[in-house]
Amino acid sequence: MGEHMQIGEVAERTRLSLRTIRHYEEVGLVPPSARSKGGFRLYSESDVQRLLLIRKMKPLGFTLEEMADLLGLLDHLATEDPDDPRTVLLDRLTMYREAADQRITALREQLDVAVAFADHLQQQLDVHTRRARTP
Amino acid sequence: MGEHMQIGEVAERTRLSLRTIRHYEEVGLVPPSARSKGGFRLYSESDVQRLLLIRKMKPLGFTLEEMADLLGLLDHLATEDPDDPRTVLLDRLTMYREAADQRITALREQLDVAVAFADHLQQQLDVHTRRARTP
DNA sequence: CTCTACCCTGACGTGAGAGTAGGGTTGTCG
DNA sequence: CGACAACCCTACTCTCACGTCAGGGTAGAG
Repeated sequence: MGEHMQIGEVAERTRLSLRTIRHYEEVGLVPPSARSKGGFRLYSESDVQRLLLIRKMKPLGFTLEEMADLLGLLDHLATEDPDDPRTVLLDRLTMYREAADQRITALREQLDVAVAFADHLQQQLDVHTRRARTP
Repeated sequence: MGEHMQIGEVAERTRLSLRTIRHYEEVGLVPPSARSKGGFRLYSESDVQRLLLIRKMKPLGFTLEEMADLLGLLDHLATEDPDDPRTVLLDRLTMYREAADQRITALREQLDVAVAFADHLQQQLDVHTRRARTP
């Protein structure tokens, strides 16, 4: 529980850059759960988990603000038991899921286009290297 | 051959924004092949093709500068017949192809991660909607 | 000539960081 | 205790690929 590590170790473990981690604090996405007397950022294990979760979200193309919102949503759902505002939360969560689906479709298209283009490049290479080797 | 269209039509046909097309000129990626007396950009059919090709490259994550370079390379290969500097060109082309492959691998990973995350969201939704409906 | 639809430049804003400068902190060793 | 390396801090400017005004000019039909 007193397992606080400083930014360098967090960077290693999450493979995020120091700058990125600091940036996430700047925008309120992942504030370090403590600071040393001297001002060093100190992160807990769950901070690291949060950062790793964010890394997983990144391909979905959400903004940092949206990720903060979504993380808050998930925390809220996990924590709170009274079922009053739950439907609202679930509606919002549903929106994120739909956005994610759309993004996945877009990613698939991008991948196809990318593969097609790479093939095109390879064809150019084939054509021109053959010409050079078998005149 | 006198088939010059202005920026709006180009935007429609390529589905790029006016701003983007202008930006591509700003950085020297696709300068319009002519201007009207009054200063309107006039694009030819092959300009449009170039823009469409650029759109295909976009998922590969090259910078505009790299795309300009690559396009130049392809033009050069298609046009020039003397085979002196060709090996150099082909080497560079090979580098781009390798970069493309790497990027494709990255895209596939991103896609997997994205799908996994979307599933995670869906699970959250399932869990919490079930609780709400079947107490 | 006027009207509308379209276009222009120029300048500033944005998101998500990268990079740099200049300086402070921690913890270990002698 | 002092010295030292390794690590960290803030604050700032820079990047890329555009978006977003603001203010004004152009093309061509009627």
